[in-house]
Amino acid sequence: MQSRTPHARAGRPRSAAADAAILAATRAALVELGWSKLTLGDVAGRAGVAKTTLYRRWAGKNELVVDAVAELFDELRLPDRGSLAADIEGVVLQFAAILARPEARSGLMAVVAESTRDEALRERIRTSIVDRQKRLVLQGRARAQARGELPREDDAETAARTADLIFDVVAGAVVHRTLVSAEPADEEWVRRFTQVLLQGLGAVSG
Amino acid sequence: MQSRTPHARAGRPRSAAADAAILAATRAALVELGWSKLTLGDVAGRAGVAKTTLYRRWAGKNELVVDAVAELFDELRLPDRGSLAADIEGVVLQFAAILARPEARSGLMAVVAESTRDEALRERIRTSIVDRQKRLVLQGRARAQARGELPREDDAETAARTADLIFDVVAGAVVHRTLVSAEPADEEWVRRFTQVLLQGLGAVSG
Amino acid sequence: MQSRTPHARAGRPRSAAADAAILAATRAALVELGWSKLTLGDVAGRAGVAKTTLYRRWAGKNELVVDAVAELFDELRLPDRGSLAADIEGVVLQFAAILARPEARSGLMAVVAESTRDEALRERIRTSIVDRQKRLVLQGRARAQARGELPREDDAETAARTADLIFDVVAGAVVHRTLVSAEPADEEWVRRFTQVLLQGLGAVSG
Amino acid sequence: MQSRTPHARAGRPRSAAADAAILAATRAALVELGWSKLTLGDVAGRAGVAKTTLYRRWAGKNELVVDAVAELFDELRLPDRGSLAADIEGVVLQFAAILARPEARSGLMAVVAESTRDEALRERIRTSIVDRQKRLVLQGRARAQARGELPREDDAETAARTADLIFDVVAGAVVHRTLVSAEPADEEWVRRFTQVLLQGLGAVSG
DNA sequence: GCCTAATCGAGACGGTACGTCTTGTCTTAAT
DNA sequence: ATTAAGACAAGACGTACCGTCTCGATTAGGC
Repeated sequence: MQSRTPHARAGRPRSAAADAAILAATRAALVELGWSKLTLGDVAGRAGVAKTTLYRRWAGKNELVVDAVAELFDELRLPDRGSLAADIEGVVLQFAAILARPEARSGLMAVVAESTRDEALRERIRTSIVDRQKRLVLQGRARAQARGELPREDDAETAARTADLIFDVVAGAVVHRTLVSAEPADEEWVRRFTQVLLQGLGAVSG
Repeated sequence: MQSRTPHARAGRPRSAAADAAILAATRAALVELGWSKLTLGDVAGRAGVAKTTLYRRWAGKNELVVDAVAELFDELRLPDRGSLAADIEGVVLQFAAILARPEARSGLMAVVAESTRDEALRERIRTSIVDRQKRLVLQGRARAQARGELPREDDAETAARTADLIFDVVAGAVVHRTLVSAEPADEEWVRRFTQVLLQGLGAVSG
Repeated sequence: MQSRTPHARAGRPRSAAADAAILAATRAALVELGWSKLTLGDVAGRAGVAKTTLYRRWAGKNELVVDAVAELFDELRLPDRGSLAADIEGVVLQFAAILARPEARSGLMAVVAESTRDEALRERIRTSIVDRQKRLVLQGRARAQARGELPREDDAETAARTADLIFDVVAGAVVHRTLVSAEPADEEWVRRFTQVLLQGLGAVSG
Repeated sequence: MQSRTPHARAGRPRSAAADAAILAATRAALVELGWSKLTLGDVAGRAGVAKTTLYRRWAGKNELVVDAVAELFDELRLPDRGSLAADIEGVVLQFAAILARPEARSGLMAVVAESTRDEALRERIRTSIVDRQKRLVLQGRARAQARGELPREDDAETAARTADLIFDVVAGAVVHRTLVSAEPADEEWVRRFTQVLLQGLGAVSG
């Protein structure tokens, strides 16, 4: 029996360290320069890497920034604070904290803007960021159901659509507050947002 | 007595037609090329205008696109459909329809991304787009209060903060659904979103 | 009666100073770096000019160097030293002196090498360098005929072919001596070469 | 018994076939691409050899091309046509035929151009090409002397200098005619050139 | 009916980044 | 030790756009 791996690709293997250095350099450049003044030549320089090495791995600025930003969101965790409201407030505050960081602020919206004309980029954002963080909604719901705060669904498809809706409402509200309205999503705001989310509009207007 | 123009500057006056032509050309270029491939030279060419003329009126690409996109949202109207839920559904569908147009999709998020590092641009977006459309929330609440669907507020400041919150939730959810999740905000989705907004999360999960 | 020139091309006119600065910078770069390490970016930098300005006027490195080198040969003059042999020696020594300069040495042969695969470049070399210096052969012959050292031709076409032949022999020998054999074309060599040219091979072998 | 390799170096021996394949590939690339667009990566690919192998044997493009071109001139032979004039015409026509081949045209002048700034390369050209072909001049003179067409020299040093001069005149004239003037060195031209060389300028002008 | 002055179109200008290409070195596994 | 394969750092390529500038040619109002 021959070697298991087809034939272990010939030639010098790609440096694993380079990938990490490039993504870190990308975030550093986003902090210092912002999206529009970030250049791939500059990123390569910061990472101590040639431009070719960078282009061998990523198709362009968009793809690179998606990957660099996606890592930021992986640190989100759903805390167990004893109630659905408290859990939501906890995770929303974490999300707001990430969106307060300059490397996330300009990078995230810029790639979303580009993705409106680039199907592959849209898919990459969905895979690397959106779908990956939907786990928080699912975990939160499951925990609330275990506590008896929310009923269990009968229909799996409806359940999935509802999770998507909740994700759009939560993520959209925080992003809009932070980047468009350009106001901080502080504890007070998060408390009021969570109240609307759980009890509806009437609850805060009264 | 109002201000009179200081002394009606001498020399050839600026062409009024040029402004409209430039904004229209900008939207056309956004449709064809998207934000990142749109160049001011190209816009000038489409508008039949010299680059100098364009730079005399706008500081750069960002400012130009903000003005070009802002006009799109001025056509939003709050319909009177007899109930708060129906009114919300109506205006959200209009908003979703605008966000389905390519000149709005890439232009809007791009200038928001740029605004994270440019205070003046952020202010321009707030003035030209955000604050201008908050009227819809205020109108909707007033009408709902007149109908007795919502209570009247005692505290003006709390009322203002609530209006901001509602605006962030509504606009944020639609933008996220449309541009990030990249799914259509169709009637079914709008109906379910409105239900959550008015009655809270429990209403759709049951 | 309207203006004579069709309409005096619109727009900012090209800077005349830039042309001279670029050609001078090209020669300076040839001296310092030689042909193969000369870069257009470097030339632009030396000339205090943007790369675009350079590319607007010349198609590439080849064309630029042809023009820069061609100017060097325009300083050649046929001296009147009283005899054909002395006149030839005089002009050949001038030619050798130019070929001793580093900006001519590497530039000239390099563009000739490139011209073997580029018809337009070949034509440019012929026009700017070769044909322009053939005047020296014609002047020299005319003067020798006036002195009675050479007979007058009957046939104009034969006369032209002979001038071409002489030019190839003289220029070729000096270039080969200087660049290929890489020995100096000093007074001694020039004297012996002129002897062969005028009297034939037997004259020096004896 | 000839020299034996000192101690038959350990490890895998160098492939002898590779050298020939590389030189042939170099000439093929010169024909197709010319000097300036010839790359070592391309040559390696054509020869079915890794770039490493190529760099282990030659220092760079210049050295490789010198060797590839040098082989072309080794096929030159001095024909015995019965008279000095006929012998010269014969060998000059052979030389012209080689210079008509594209691999020689661009390769030869390019390495000469490079050699103006590279002493080692100049020496390599002298050794591999120039000195090697001077044998033709020496043979031709010896044969002419045997025939009584040329006198025998008394001074060996003068004889050597004259041989160099003749070589520069012959090679220089043919190269200049072929590459700079870009006209064919055909039989008619060679006949007239030989006449000048043997009898001097007066012979053709009359 | 001039005069004056800001506007207009055109396009050249100095810069800067692009994404690709080549160079010469290096790191693998295989021979 | 040499090989094929291919990744690597470095840096030039020729193009595109930016925002500014310099032109000559309009085009109004004020005189």
